[in-house]
Formats: sequence, structure tokens, C-alpha cells
Amino acid sequence: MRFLSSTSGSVNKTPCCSKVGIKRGPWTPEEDEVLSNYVKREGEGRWRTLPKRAGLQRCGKSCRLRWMNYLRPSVKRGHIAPDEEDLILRLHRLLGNRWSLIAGRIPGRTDNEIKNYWNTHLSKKLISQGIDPRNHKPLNPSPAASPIGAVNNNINFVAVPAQPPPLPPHPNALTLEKASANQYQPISIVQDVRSAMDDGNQPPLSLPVVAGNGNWPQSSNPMVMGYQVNATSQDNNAGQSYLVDNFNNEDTLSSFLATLMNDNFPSPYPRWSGGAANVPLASTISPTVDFNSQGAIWDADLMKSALETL
DNA sequence: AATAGCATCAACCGCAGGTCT
DNA sequence: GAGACCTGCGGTTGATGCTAT
Repeated sequence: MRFLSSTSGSVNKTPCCSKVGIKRGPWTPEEDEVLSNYVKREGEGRWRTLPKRAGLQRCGKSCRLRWMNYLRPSVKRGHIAPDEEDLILRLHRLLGNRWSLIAGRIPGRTDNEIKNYWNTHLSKKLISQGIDPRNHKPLNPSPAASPIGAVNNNINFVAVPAQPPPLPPHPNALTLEKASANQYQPISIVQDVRSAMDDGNQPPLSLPVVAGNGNWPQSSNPMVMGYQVNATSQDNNAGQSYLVDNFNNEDTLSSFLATLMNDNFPSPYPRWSGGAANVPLASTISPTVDFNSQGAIWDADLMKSALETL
């Protein structure tokens, strides 16, 4: 039995709060009301001392969890809609088991709810479709399987092999040179996704790129992501490279993710800001990117996966 | 009607990373 | 710089409800 009170003396695991008298298990409506009223009055935070201040016989962690997953006014309860389910699938493909990040992009849903929904519904659904829920790839891929061949605007995508051969340096790999003296440069492009694209003789209009300066992984250094305008593009900016955005906050990261998932990606550079900014990367979004020892920023497979979802 | 097995989801835990002293 | 403390995350558990036998 799990929801024993700490006074029962039969709990095998050490509870998060070992204090005698701390209540555990399901919350009562009375406790909910006390917690809800207190947080609305005093605000979130200081969870450790909140139970004592609010007069609750609970540990701070339990209070926080109850508020975040159940009592918060913004929490949406009830059935996951088909469009929400679709979004969860796409985000999981892009982000993996980063439930809080996924939840942050689905208004009203909590990480716990999405995690539960994934484990009880979506993972089984994918398995029934012959898809591995861990990596969204076929469970028993046939060697003769044809490319996915998804078509989107100006760019066609083909299936990416599970372990693609190393790519030679791309001739158009550029350094973003437009940054002014007080901005971060040089910013070298560390990876593009050209190998994931195949539109015949016509080069892609633009490439999503992810770059960083050379001093990573110091958390105070910036990380940037953007689009490289291809040198043969018909766009007036052909031959140059532009930073589209610094992901200095959750909004811009969300926009970027949305851009990746929108059907109208990538035309026509709607969010180009004309140059680099010098806003440090917020540490809160660093878990969304992967870094190698050279300071290269992006996991190429992640980007390819994102493109394949288009 | 009783019971076994399964599905769901609220709540717990350990841990990691950030902040404070 | 080190240690204590706090917060948030992802994995897991188990009570409860539902369905099948």
C-alpha cells in the first residue's frame, strides 16, 4: 500500500518528508480549498514553508504538485482533443520525454497529464501502428522500405537513414558576419540538414541552421538558431546568411517549434529580424538542445526529425 | 453476483540543477 | 568554492474504476 500516513510505520521507501504528522495520499476538498485560497492570496513559491504558513499537514512538494497539476485555474481538465493529441505526437517526436516542455506548448495541460496520456494511450497507439514510441521509427523496418517522400512547398524530404554516413563540409557553410562588435561572433554554422532534403536539381530556398559561438558550454554564452538563405535562392538576400532569431525566451522558442511544425514552413522568412541580437540564452530552454564537445549546438537527428514531421 | 484482470491517473520518489549563504 | 536548500522534472507506484469471464 502506498498512501499510508507516515505514522503507520509500514512505508518501505523514505517519504519525501519524513516528519511525523505529515499527511499523504489523496487530497480532500477541504485541503484543496485551504491550499487554493492560500496560493491565490500569497502567490506561488516558497513551497517548503507553505504548509506551515497555510496550516496544512502536507509536505511542500505535495502542495506544489497539487497546485500545479490540479488546482491552478489555468489547468484544463477532461478529454484530450484530437488536435491536442496530434500536437503531443509531433512534440514528442521532436523533444522526446521532455514532458514539461511538451506541456508548455499545450495550453492548460500539465506535464503529468501528458505523461500519463502518453503512457496509457499514445505509446500503445503507436505500437499498434508498428511504430516505436521511443523514437517514432518503424518497429520492424524493412530494408527495402521506400523513402517517406513528404512534400512541402519548395522542399521535398526523404527518409533519413538510421545512421547516416558522415557528411562532407558543405561548400555553402557560412559564418554569420553581420553581427556588430558587441554581438556574438564569429558564429559558425555547425550543422545543416541538407542531407535530409532532396528536391532534384533545385536547391532548397533556405535551410534551418543552428549555430553557436565557440565558448559553449558556459551557460552565459548565447545559442542561436536561424535560417541560412541559400546562395542560389531567388530571394534578394541570396548569398548571405541571416540569423532569424535568438531563442532568448520561451516565446521565441515556441514560435520556432511552431514554425517547424507549420505547413507553410519555411517561406518566406517571416520572422527574419535582420541581424543578430545579443540577448543571452535563457537557461530555462537549454534542455531543448543538444551540445557536443566542440560547442556545436544541434543534434542533427533532432532537426531532421522535426523536418520529417512536416 | 463475484472475481480477476486491465486501464487510468493522482501522487509519490529520487535526482539534477539552480540559488543562496 | 563548498555546502545547504529549494524547485522542478521524469519515472514509477498503487488505489480505484471498468470490463470480461
